[in-house]
Amino acid sequence: MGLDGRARCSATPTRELEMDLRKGPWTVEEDLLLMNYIGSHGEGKWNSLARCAGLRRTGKSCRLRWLNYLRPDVRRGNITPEEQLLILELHSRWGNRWSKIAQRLPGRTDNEIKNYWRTRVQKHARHLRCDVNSKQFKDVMRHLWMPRLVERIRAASGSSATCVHQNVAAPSTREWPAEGSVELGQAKTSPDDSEMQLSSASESGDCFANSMQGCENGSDDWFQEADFTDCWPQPLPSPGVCADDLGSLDLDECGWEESLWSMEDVRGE
DNA sequence: AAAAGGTGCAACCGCCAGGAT
DNA sequence: CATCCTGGCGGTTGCACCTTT
Repeated sequence: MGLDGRARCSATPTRELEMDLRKGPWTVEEDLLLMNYIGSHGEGKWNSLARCAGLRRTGKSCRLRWLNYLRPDVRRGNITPEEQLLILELHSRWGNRWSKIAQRLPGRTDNEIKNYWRTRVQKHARHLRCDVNSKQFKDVMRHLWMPRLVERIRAASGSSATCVHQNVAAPSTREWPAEGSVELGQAKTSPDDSEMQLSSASESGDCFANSMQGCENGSDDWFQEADFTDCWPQPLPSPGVCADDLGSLDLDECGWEESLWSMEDVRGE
């Protein structure tokens, strides 16, 4: 494939290299070249990096390959229930701000989260025959999917999920989960972020966000330290029992729960 | 066993913002 | 001030793999 290492490390791309840029899947040799070069020279200046490393790739392509795949701290494999919950929550607040969401999930890339959303979440929406941005689907997420995720996480962590139910005699005015700002792992606060956290947690009385904000240790144990026991507006609905706002969705017919879990974190774990 | 269809993910594309010249 | 370059982002596509028929 022509990676002969003779590519010159010049300030500007040669015509020869410009006309011979590779596309498509990366080879092992290319990966090694990129990793070795970044290992000794660091990342950044992607266009010149590509040339200096002897890669017949665009700087963009190198950057993407590094960030999404080769970076040592990139976390691969199934999205955990904790991460799913966080993605759902953050997306409800920020929409398709994938990179921003990814900042809250250490090791996960924006590309991965975006793919997760498109392949899993949108698929559930299709099964429910509604738009992923519709109120109906958002209600399903809040009243069914996310509580179930919490329940599963609780169960998996060894603490009884029933403790959640024991605290559900909450005022009916309480919404779950409101638009909280949550973080997983290292917090990367920007001015707008911190403002968002404070306002969302304190003004809206969002117990979810409050619970999350108590966890600042940057570890993946955030969930076990968070206290969600006061977060539930009502007993978790059973499949087929619609929460108030779920409208006309026929959840039984859709097999929503089967749909939710059939493709989730059970794969390959 | 083979074909068809579905799914998930890596990679590319176009656009935009910010800095350098 | 205008232009160019680079990096970053979200949307989209292509394809390998898996499942179903």
